[in-house]
Amino acid sequence: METPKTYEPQKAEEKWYSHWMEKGYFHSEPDEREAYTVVIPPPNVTGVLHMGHMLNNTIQDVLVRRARMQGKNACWVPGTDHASIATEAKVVQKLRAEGIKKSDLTRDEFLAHAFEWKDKHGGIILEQLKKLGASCDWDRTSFTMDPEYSESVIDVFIDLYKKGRIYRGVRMVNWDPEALTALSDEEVLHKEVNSKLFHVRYKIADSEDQWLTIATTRPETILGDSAICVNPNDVRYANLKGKEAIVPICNRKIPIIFDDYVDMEFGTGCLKVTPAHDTNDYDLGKKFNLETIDILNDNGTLNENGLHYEGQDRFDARKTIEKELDEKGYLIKTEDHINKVGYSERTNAVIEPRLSLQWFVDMKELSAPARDSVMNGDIKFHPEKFKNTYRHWMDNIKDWCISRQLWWGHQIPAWFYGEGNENFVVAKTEEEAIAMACEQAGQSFVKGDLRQDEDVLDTWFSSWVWPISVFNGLTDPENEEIKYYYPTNDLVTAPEIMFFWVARMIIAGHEYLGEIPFKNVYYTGIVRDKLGRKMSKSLGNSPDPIELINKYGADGVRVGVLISSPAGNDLPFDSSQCEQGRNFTNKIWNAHRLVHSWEVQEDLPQPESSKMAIKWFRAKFNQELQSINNSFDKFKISEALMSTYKLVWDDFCSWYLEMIKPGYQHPIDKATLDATILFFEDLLRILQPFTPFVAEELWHSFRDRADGEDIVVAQWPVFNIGKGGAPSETLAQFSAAEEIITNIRNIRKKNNIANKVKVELFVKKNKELDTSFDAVIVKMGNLSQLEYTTEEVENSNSFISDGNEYFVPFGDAIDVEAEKEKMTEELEYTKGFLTSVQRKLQNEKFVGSAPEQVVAIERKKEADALSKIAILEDKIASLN
RNA sequence: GGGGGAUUAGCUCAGUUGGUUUAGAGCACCUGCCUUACAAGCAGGGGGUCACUGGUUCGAAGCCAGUAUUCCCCACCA
Repeated sequence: METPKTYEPQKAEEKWYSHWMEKGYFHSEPDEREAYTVVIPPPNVTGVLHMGHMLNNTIQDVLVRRARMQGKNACWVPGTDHASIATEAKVVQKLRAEGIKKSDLTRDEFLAHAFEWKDKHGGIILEQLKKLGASCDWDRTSFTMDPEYSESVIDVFIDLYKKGRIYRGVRMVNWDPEALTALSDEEVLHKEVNSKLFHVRYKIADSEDQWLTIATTRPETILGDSAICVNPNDVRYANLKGKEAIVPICNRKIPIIFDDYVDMEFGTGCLKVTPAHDTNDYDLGKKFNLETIDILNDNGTLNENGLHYEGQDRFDARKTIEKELDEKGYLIKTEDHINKVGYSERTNAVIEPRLSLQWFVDMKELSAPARDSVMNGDIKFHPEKFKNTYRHWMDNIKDWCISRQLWWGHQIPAWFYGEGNENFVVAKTEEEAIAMACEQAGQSFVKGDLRQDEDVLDTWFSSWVWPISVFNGLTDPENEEIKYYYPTNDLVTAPEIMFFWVARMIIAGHEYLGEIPFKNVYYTGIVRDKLGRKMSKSLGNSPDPIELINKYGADGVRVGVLISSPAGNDLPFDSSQCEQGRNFTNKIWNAHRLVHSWEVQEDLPQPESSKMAIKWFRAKFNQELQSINNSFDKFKISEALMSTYKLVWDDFCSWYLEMIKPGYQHPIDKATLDATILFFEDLLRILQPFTPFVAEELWHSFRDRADGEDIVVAQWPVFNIGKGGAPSETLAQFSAAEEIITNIRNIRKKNNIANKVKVELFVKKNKELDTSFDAVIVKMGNLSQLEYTTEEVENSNSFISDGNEYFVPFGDAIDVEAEKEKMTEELEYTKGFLTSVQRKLQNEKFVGSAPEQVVAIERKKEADALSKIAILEDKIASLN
């Protein structure tokens, strides 16, 4: 059967992925080998694969597959995150579409719907990862709400509470009026928006007609004002000391206070203070003991303090109150103003600073070891620049608001008793809670008397123990797995979640295992489209990864996303990169087609050119292997890929295979074919992490493999120069030959000499030269002969290489003028070059202070240039 | 407002502690080829004052200072 001309990925991908699964190659159990562990950044359970996942998981897979080949016990733990806000929002939306309101359901009913949703949509993303070739240990798939995982999250809460690290307090929090929950600072995105600055005048109490004017962006909060504040140094307002102002519309009297928090330059220099609706105002309120008047309901509508605006949405109220202020003569003017407004990362609702009772983690002391372990290099960041960002955050760390007013998640294990929410105990179960409450309150409670806190924990409060809890390191701390797999090796994630997740995992690692959770953190960039825009669903500029895989093959897409994405840099993605990847897999495929087309003839002697080609490629392969290993060690994955790409395409296909290729329908000798297959197999090994499917497919094409002899578990090549002399010498000799061949090809092209027409080459030896690759030059240059002479050859195209002159005679008269021009150009260049070299050498300070070796190099450059100039001048003269 | 990066070919990036030709790669581009592995290919080629201005040095893409442009992070400016 004829081998197809192009590689067809679909069949190979299905065949080999299921084969790998059947053989259990991705499954890991602790053993005597060195462990190599990666935990996946768990995607949202209801998520679908996007290009960001694609990049992130391809990198992880490359690392894991290479480690597996290096003989390590590779374990890549997959799983999903319950993603409380995002998932709950989706479930609420789905129910709403069915006409069910969340408020009509009990908590248990809602959770039943949520789990149903999770069972239906959860894990789609994991199936998609298999299409990519991800070599995860699927038997270990975890979910942050698995029973044992949940238990560990609750244990951590209880433990931190007992240690006094968790407290409950009234704070200004970021309130999401759409999701009806508090958010952590990290979940709020600040955007610049065009808004208006309203200048509103307040009458001074007990005055005839004395007014002061404040500037505000939120006139609706006037109803919650409890003071006017001015800077004590502001002479304009010095006369207001001890006075009061009257709030428009509600006509309340409020004090005028003085604090240097107020910027005299901004607006009118008068600040209205609304402690319930602004963080700074809240602080001022505490300082001056002001009344706190909350005018908003939790859904962003005004409450009874909003008087006749009660029930209106805050943004509607802003417009209507503007009208009323204007009609009543309070509004002096409005001006355009740009300010920053916080938006919910999840719902995109405008965040409302709101006072509420929440749970917090005291981060100061907890985070100290985590700061140090990154700064001292125990944990390495790639690229290193992110250390700065990390340090800055850790130095200014604030307490972490961990309660969320949601149902989907881990319910806070606090149990209230008695009236109100003042008295509570923290316990794992209701039984324990009852016992504790009885003791604490000195009265007896029975089942049902206690009310568990309604709130759930922030999602990140569960994911910060991910590297521990996937191995049950908290619920069963002495188990064999946690001891074997932890600390994990490499974490691959996005810089956006450095604080949400990376920093907190490090904190939890120190707190609970006394150890770092991973040794390296590789930060990927953002995937952008051609125009530099972030890929997003709303812009519709993100290609569907699965469609890309169908079109270009998984290997092609893997190469496409890796080819230009150094750590920490954004990836400007275009599907043409996948095309490049696909072309690459096709190139490999066709190389295999060529090798398989050759018939062996046992008694055929090995040509000299093949012998030299093998010697060269062995040296080349080892040189590149070193450089690839080096790139991997530095986490320069795209560099490792590029070296591999060039080694395969340029060195192996374009040079090596052409050098050993027998004539059409001619047989090949056995020694050459055997060596070639070994080379091919070595190339497949280094390709395996990048293009696992085509590598496996071809791995089996060269010989019958015993059960278990698959490339996924083959050995990574070891640096081994073998026989054949010093590699650097061979490489240098080859590049000299390469230069000569390129020159010959150039002459062919300029003179329109067809490739199949043989030409002669004469060499005028001006100095010693190595002839070991002459057979290769003859073959690659398609020469009828290569001869050494002492004379110039008339009527030739000529070139100079390493001080020796080369002539390719050409029957018809050559274009003398063109030759002359070419040589004159070269002469000018060489002279310029010589001048720059001589300038250095004539400088006594250079000769005196530069290292000897550097000076010697310059001297050689000078000598070479001089001899070349002599030759060129000679040639030009002879042409005249 | 504070902090951290970045700036090298049309695009994306390398360039190890300053010294191997007058700076490299991939893609793109130009020219010529359907040469029986591959046109998803082959061969050849063009293209850069290393953002700018000074400084240090025998020597600077690299070190220092300033300027410009740009990205990111943090922060409560109404």
